[in-house]
Amino acid sequence: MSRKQQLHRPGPVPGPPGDDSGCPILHVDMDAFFVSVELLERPELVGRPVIVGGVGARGVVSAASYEAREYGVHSAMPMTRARRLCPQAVVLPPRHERYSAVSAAVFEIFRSLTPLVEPLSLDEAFLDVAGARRRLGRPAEVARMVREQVREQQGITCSVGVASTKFVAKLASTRCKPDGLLVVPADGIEEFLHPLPVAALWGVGERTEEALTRLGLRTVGQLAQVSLATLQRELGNALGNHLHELSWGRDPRAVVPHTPDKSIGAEETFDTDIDDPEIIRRELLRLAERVGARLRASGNAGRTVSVKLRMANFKTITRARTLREPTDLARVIYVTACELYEAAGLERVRLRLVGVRVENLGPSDQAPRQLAFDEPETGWREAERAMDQVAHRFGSGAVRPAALVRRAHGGDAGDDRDVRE
DNA sequence: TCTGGGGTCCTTTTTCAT
DNA sequence: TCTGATGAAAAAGGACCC
Repeated sequence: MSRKQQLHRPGPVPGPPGDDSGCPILHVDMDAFFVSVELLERPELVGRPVIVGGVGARGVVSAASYEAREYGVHSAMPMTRARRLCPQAVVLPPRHERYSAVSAAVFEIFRSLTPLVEPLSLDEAFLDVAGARRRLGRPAEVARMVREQVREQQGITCSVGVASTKFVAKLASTRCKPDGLLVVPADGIEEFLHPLPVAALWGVGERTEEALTRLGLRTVGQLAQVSLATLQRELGNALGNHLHELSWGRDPRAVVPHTPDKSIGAEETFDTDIDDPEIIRRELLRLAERVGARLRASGNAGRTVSVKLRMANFKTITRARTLREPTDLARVIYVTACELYEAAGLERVRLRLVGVRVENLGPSDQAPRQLAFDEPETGWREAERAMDQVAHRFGSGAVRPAALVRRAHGGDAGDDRDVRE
């Protein structure tokens, strides 16, 4: 799934599984996850180049089968380029609900083996199996069970890295893809790590790799020999320290099952650039509705509303405002977003993307709610809760603000029922 | 060649209170 | 009241991850 897997994929690493004592951390990574799920329902496509990704004018690749990767296709690549590289590929639009369902089932398997499961995404997780020793066996044995159960119960393959730290476990799963299992013994970390390219390190993307190349550093081993002070001077304190630690295999982070959300947002790229402020505002309303509904569904409210505006030339600005009290109301988010958009002075500028995000989240039942004397806010909270109920019973889209309903002469029949406002 | 959408974290700059 | 220092919080931008 990740771009990085393209960087160094040597195929399955043969040989003995290695000594797993002191290696309680598993990193499990589904192989070409979205594609694998699609193939469950379309077995006739097995063995062919398949790409899951946006089919719109500006789509990108979300996942590519290993057959498609042979042609150089990888995730995050613009779809236009992917099609040029591999014209015979079958391209499927993403169906996130399907992937979420399979993901949930896979995570059930994980949690049946250990309560210490930390999701990284739909298709990846860390498992701490130190406590499962007596019940299930050694880490490598648990890893074997994970792979077997995922294959038998869900019909897809995954790769598992086993190591003493999260970071090394993750690298290990990447190195044994697809359908592999790799143990990196605690005393074999440096031997494993140091020959790898610096881009293999977590936190080294395109920019940092360039910076490291300028310093003449191409492998993790070379980076490890550079003093901490030098790295910090060149890369900044946090990143310098982070890479220095990783290059020696040091990564003290524990596996934590639940980390609270810090922000919730939604954004959309237009098929063609838009400079009509009316259309922009309508889009801000749609995004605010989505964010508000997700906030309420998750029981969160946030104090800071931000908008993101990407211009035709890809230059992107963000503008944020912190409110007096947290909100989970689309109405408040929308009004704030519009004010930020107008204050940015970008009306009449061609935009390719707009986004809305709410940050500084906390549980909404602990959010102070000022019952102001003057504010006629009364009604919006109840109205939006009512919308949540309807959406829950009849599906999202059953109710929506009038501004989002297409006018009868241009719209689909049946699109304009149950309108609020 | 033309770059999605969901996020997190870090750094730098700006603003505001003391 | 003005000025400056200082420090925290907020805002903005950007790199990175899947």
